[in-house]
Amino acid sequence: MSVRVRFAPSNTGYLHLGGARTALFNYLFARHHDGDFLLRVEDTDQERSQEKYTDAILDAHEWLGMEPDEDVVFQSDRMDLYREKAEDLIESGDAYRDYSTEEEIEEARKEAFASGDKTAHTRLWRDRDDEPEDRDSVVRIKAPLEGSLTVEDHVQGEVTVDAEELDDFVILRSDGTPTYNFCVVVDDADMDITHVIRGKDHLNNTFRQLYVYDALGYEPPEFGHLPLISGLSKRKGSRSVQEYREDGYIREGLVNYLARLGWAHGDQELFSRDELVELFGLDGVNASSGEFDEDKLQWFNAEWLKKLEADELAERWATYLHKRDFEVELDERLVDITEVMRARGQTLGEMTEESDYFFKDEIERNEDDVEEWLTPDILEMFEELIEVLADLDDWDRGDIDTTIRDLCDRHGEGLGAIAQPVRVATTGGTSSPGLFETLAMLGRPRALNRLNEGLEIIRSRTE
RNA sequence: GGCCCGUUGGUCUAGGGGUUAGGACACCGGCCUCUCACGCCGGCGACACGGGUUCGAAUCCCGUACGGGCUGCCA
Repeated sequence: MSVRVRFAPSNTGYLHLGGARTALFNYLFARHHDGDFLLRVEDTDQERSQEKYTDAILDAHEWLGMEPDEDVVFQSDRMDLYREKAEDLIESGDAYRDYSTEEEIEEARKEAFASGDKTAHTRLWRDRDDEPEDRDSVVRIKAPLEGSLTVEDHVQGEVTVDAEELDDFVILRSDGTPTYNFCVVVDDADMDITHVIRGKDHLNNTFRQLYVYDALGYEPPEFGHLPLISGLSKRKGSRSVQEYREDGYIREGLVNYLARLGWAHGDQELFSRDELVELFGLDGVNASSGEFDEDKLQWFNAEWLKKLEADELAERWATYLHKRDFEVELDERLVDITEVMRARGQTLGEMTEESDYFFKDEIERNEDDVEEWLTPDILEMFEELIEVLADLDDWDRGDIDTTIRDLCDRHGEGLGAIAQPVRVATTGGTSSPGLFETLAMLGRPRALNRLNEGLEIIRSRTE
């Protein structure tokens, strides 16, 4: 039987990094085994489910390149199926109606905890067959009373729980809607899921689900419970995939980071999508939880900025710049700028912030830098510089290079004498790519214009 | 409270009876240099603790501590 896995988020929030990693591991597992990756939206919580979250989850999958192989399944479309299955269980005696009131259960819970029987309060109606007409009822499943259940987890190893820990949990609420632990089983079985790969927070639920499989007569799938990511719930980590995209992370960086958080293949850090598909396996997944570290995410992203084809990266950066309201053309100049800026920022966002002077008509110059570098003593060199640059036949890097170096030679100075003043004049600050390429990429009109502005500043300080 | 799971530098991790405990991020120092980056070189820094088992334990077993999860008519 070929591998079929699914990622099953609830649409009660955006897709955050933890969910994205679970989805990724499922996706990689499917691709590695040449199987299917499915997406199921768990939208049975009518209070909190929202369509905008569904859209965002789908959008995130598309952006990350993890599109499902079949139509997305919505649990809300399948209510009849769950009810039908629940009826079957009542019929077969594996489930029963419970007419207890909340108060009765609460009281029994206290007694149960006190007496050491931890689940007795869930079995109040297990052996009764009266059917009071004036009370609502839920449907509970009959949990095994003795023995134990064991799951052979592909990540966590063998885990066993005694029957006394197992409760007769609710499978149908009093309003007739099914609960999570029931839907999951019905859906996974109905969708022919072979491997359930999900967060470790569901490890204990697995035992409950095991007896649902049994009652329904289904063969349980294989399980792999991924360690949780800590440090995510704070301000930073609960951010959505989209927010990282807006910061300028690229999918290769995010995917690589996520893959390495909880999974390893020896000492290797950088993995392409194809390598991940080829090498990924549950045996490489760590059992212990990890912590989100934005510094490392940035490093991965920076590595991938440097690895992508310049044309490809320029195209993505152009899209990003447009979203940030920069008017840029996707032309050779942008490719050139991309080529030099890709090593100067760890995200598209940083690349943008470090290079905005290439895209703006007007720049603001840092006052301290002006004070320090646009000084009267370089007036003469500066004037001459503008003259010789203006006389250039071709505005290209090589010619700008020789022209400026000649000028420095003639004045018996090193490049250092003029580099920073020119930078401040043309970019507004003291850090930029190489001087000559910066001038070249700025374009003659902008460069000369800003140099003249710089000259004015110097002149105003000579008086 | 009960049950389940986890614990290698600040962080991600390799290693699973005998290793100078390896790599990566971050950090620090140096080199490169027209600035800032990139790159390169070097450095700091870890087997949670206590008992066993063994000639020998980071590695196997037990306990403790700490962290996390579950214990809902949330998912």
